[in-house]
Amino acid sequence: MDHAITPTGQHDHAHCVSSALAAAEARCTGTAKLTQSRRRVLEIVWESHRPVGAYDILDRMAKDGNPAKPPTVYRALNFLLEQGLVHRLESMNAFIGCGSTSVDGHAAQFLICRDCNMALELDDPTLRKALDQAARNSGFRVDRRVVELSGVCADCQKAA
Amino acid sequence: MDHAITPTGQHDHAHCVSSALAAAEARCTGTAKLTQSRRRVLEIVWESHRPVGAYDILDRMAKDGNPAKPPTVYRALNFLLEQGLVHRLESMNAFIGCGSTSVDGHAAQFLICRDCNMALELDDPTLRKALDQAARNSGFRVDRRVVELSGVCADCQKAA
DNA sequence: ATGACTCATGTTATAACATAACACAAGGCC
DNA sequence: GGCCTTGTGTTATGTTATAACATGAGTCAT
Ligand SMILES: [Zn+2]
Ligand SMILES: [Zn+2]
Ligand SMILES: [Zn+2]
Ligand SMILES: [Zn+2]
Repeated sequence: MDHAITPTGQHDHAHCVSSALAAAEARCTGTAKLTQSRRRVLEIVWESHRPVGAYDILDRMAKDGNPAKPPTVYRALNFLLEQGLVHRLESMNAFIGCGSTSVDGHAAQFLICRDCNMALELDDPTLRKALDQAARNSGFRVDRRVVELSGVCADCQKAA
Repeated sequence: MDHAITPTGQHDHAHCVSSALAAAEARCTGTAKLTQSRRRVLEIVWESHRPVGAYDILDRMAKDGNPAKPPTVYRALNFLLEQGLVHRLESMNAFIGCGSTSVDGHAAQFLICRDCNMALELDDPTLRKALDQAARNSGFRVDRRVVELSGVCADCQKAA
């Protein structure tokens, strides 16, 4: 039994969370430690497949009895970004857990549903090649790719 | 004599500005008027091929004797965005004049140089198709595309 | 075990980016 | 004139993110 392609609707989300946390533990064995507060932020990010704002995380922490200040959350998020455990969605000023299984350097294109607010991470090498080729045609060397497509997901199209 | 492919280095930038302004005049003939303040903001955006922040525009207006408040600038920018005369670069919270000659619905992929800060607008239909196809493979219908590739432009690579 | 060092955290304040809400003015139109 | 739409001015506030400095917890060599 496999994971669904889209993380909307019915799926074993506890599995998403536990595997994400396990991957984080595995990755943070060296000097970069997954501390309490970093783990807490990562858990909150993984509470859904919807991008979550830094101040949403702050609110969440206040509610569950661990109030924090902005720098605490931004530090944790920056750490998680560096480790490749979360992504930042530039078009929303929000963060989402990295759903890629590849160790690093994945492409991270996002499909963002304007109805249900879900964000699906793609890791499409063809797309990445096409982007890099387009840049190369203009002589650009690409370091960082922001690809965020907004629209309506399959589930929401059916619902409408 | 044609326009250079990259708007870096030596080129007739006065031409860029005048054609952009002329295109804006042409587009804003109906109920949507290119008023004084909108035109001023558009001129400031077009002062370079570098993305410019809303508060940079405010500073610029203060310096040249037409001080303004944030809503004034954001209103003008939103108007210009609606008319397709400028684009917003989500990854930088900044704005840039639209360099596309096509009337509307262009793809607007951006190559952003981290060294010289220039942003080059592409309008690559192949890329757009690849993006839409990737989305369609996941059942997504795409309304809006944010494609911003950061790296080093050809000129800056040569300089290094 | 002490001092020096590094890494993480706490805390205060502020910077940077963006909009809500309301008042008013100019122009078209009946 | 009275009405409507569009644009502008102004005040205040909301939202997102970081600077700067102090404190604490662990490691390690002397
Ligand atoms: Zn899940
Ligand atoms: Zn949806
Ligand atoms: Zn130019
Ligand atoms: Zn450059």
